Amino acid sequence: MIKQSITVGLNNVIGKYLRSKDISDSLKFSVEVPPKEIDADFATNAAMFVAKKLKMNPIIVAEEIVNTIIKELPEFIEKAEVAAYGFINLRIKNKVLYKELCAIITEKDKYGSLPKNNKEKIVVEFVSANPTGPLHVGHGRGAAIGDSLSRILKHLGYNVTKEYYLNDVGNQMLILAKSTELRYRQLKGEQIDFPKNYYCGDYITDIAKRLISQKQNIDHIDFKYETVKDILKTIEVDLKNFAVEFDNWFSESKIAVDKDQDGQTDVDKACAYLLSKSDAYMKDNALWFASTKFGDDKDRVLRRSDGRYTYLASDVAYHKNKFERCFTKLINLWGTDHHGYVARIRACVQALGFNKEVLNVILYQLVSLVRNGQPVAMSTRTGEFVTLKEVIDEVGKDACRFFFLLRAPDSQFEFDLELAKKQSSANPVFYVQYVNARCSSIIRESKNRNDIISDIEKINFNLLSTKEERDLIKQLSAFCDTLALSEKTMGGHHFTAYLIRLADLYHNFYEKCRVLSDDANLTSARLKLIEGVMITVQNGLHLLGISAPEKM
RNA sequence: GCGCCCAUAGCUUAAUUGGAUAGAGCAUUUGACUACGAAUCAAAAGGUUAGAGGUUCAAUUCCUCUUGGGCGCGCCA
Repeated sequence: MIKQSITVGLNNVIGKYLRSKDISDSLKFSVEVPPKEIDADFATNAAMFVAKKLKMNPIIVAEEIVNTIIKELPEFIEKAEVAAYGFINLRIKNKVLYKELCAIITEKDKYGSLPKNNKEKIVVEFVSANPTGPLHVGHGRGAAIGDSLSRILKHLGYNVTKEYYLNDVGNQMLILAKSTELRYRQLKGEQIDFPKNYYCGDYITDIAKRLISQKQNIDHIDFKYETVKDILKTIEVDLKNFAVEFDNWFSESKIAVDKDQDGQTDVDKACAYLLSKSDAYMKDNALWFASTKFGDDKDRVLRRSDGRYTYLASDVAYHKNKFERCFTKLINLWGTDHHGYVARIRACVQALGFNKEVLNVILYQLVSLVRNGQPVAMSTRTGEFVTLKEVIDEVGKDACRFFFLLRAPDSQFEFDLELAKKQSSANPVFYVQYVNARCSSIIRESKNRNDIISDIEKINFNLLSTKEERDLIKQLSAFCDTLALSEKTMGGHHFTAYLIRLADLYHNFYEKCRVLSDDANLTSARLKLIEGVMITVQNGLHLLGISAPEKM
């Protein structure tokens, strides 16, 4: 919270300064952490912006502002000085840092969280893999990104619903059901020529085996129901083992199959609605969505001339349903192979009467797998793919999630399975978890002493004055900045970088500053710092869905 | 052909959304365990940020072009 407080303070100072020059606008300057070679806690580029506005030399402006800062913000600023190009470097008072550390210790897992904000009701839709087979690693990336983003937004006080959209309608489902049926017949001894475009993974045969052991008469088996049920169970278990749990599984059949008392599905009604406001029209015997009215490059078919709906029609109804459930912000996570779909869904949102900014689509690059340098083909149909479960079993849930969240969603990267296994012992996740383990160990050790002060009011925080200790507390406070950045950029990967940096500073502190010493006052103060570190590491790992073990 | 995304150290990548000398990890080399966990720390080496222009006090970041890669362009899902 320190950076936010300083930004607010500086805004006042700059505003006042500008008014003294007869300028009433506000400026968008930044406050940031300077490069590590520079001995300052924060830096601002405010003078450069002001100089531009006033057509003055930035150095001169900076000098004038510096004087005001020292005068106006005595409770925060220890030192302010002009640096190269007109940067202003700030050193904050230790008291500010100690206060922040106390806030962390007092608020614990609530640190950085904001009160429930009921103005924004957010639905995050992710994974949404078709129930035609187990999840593969690519789905895992979407799962990790979507889940962590949801956790972050929840921490920021939003009302968040995690939703899985289940495409359980359509041609693929028929092929899937038929695949199980053919395996079933094969197992019963029939000679079957299994079609190439059918699902031929082992899991289909497993389902068929189960059905054989349970049922007698083939005429009584609902192959689609049984197959989807089994596959969904598998998906749910895999996700749970990946620390991902959905608030809602939204079935497409609910809007595309289920009918109301007038015999209408939600898809029927959504299309009728678009038609009624002339955002849809008939042409060549088909129903078209006039998506070009909303920025799409061509209109799209909703209902084919043979009367069957397209996938898009379901999606229109689905998004209409989201709005009917009063969501005010929609976040959709799609693989980049769906990017062509963004324009039409954005059009759909607008046709339904909403601002296009309401829809946030996060595209992530699919994980391309390599094994020993050779690309691994990933096709659910041929059964030749690496499942999420396999990867979790190989490298572990924590390492796997950390790995997926290490990079920005739109970065495309190759994942060599052999390499991942080799690196697993040196995976950065252990580096971060080790912080918690080391801290726990010190806390355990400290229990053997009886001269430790536990009352936070009686701690002499002024003893925490080394560079390592200041840097560490500053990084703890940057937890809030990372939250803000994650919200702004809609990404969870900033927290992996944050935690690695925090671990870096902690291990550094550990080398330089012995915690348990003969000096009871210093020991007590440092134990409080350790407590703050543990809370923050645990909070951060929790946002990433990663465990924080006390022993490793 | 049209559109979207990407290109940073040998490899995988970051850069607080336009800031100061472009940061990490892996791999390589060197040093540190008779005090809280060596899954650690300290140090070396590694870069024309694909290339060329442009905008700016300031460009990895924004604009244009070129090259190389990924993906998408159906009355498929």
